[in-house]
Amino acid sequence: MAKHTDTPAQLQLSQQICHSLYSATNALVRTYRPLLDAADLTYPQYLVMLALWEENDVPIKNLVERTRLDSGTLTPILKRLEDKGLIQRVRSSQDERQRLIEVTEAGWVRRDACLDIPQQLFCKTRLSEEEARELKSLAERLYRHLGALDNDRGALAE
Amino acid sequence: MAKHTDTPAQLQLSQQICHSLYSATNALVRTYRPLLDAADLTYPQYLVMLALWEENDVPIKNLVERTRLDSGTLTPILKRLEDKGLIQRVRSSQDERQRLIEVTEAGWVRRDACLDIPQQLFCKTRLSEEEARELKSLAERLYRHLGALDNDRGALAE
DNA sequence: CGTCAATAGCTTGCGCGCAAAATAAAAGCG
DNA sequence: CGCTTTTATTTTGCGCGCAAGCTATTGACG
Repeated sequence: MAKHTDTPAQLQLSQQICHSLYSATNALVRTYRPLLDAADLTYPQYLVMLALWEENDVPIKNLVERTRLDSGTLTPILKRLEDKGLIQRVRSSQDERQRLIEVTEAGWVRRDACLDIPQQLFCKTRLSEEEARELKSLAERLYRHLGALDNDRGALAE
Repeated sequence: MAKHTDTPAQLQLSQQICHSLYSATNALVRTYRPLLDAADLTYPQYLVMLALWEENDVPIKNLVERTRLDSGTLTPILKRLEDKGLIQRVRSSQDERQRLIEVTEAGWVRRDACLDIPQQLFCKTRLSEEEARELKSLAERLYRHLGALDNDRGALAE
């Protein structure tokens, strides 16, 4: 099957911002892997632990907001973290629907094993502080514009 | 379990570049979904088709390079695309190990259904041309620095 | 040529990411 | 106070993403 016509400019792979972002993010997670192996965490599990080390004893809904992972993704992650003994999921007595997630003693200890990871990763990116700031800022803007998880119709405000 | 000490600065979720990138990329793929539904493609399938619409009749190794997906990921994607009748996987006669991927007639027709997708998506990002260029450029740099798929030890060549 | 190592691709196993449907408890309401 | 509606979480199903291991050729070398 021969090429029918030249590729329209807008369909060129090299023009796709999303392809750059997609492959860079995948590469970033691959780069985290060997660093996180020492702490026996996957990248999403690490994200959840980061959130919990900052604020503990919160319902899952709170973690959905802060980690930006949806609840269907979080539930199995939290189960695995519980299996590893790093957290506990306790039913709230005020609201029986909620499950409060608390970090166990082992979970706090695990934090120490992660202290150097951010710096190590940053070195591997070989970005300047300036570039990193700019990249983070643009990614944040993009995330806000596209809307969070359950955003059925993009907020038209503004 | 109470918080033991304040969160060390480097472990704050809000400081993680990767979290911004990770959630922005996920949001981007979510945003593609309704647009791609019309073409009956997932985002990775779309990436593969973009590559093939540009250059056809290539071995899988070529697609690994251009799509930046690894062969273990590509094999099942290519099977699904073949099931949909968009491509064919033919064994090369020169080298029996290789499989050449060619776009079928239906595959070329499907391209027309995708012509407007890049523009539609770009609108949803609400980024300026300038911001988009900058974001893509930084993501490309990051990807290059982190190294491609089988990069066991980061190329030390400066 | 036979052997051994490199190469192309496939398979397996596991952990997401997420839409959609299910479950269960709380809230609102007539 | 029963009843419908929301809200919090879990389950199900499917498609990646990728490390690791496997298979079948090809290429290299003595």
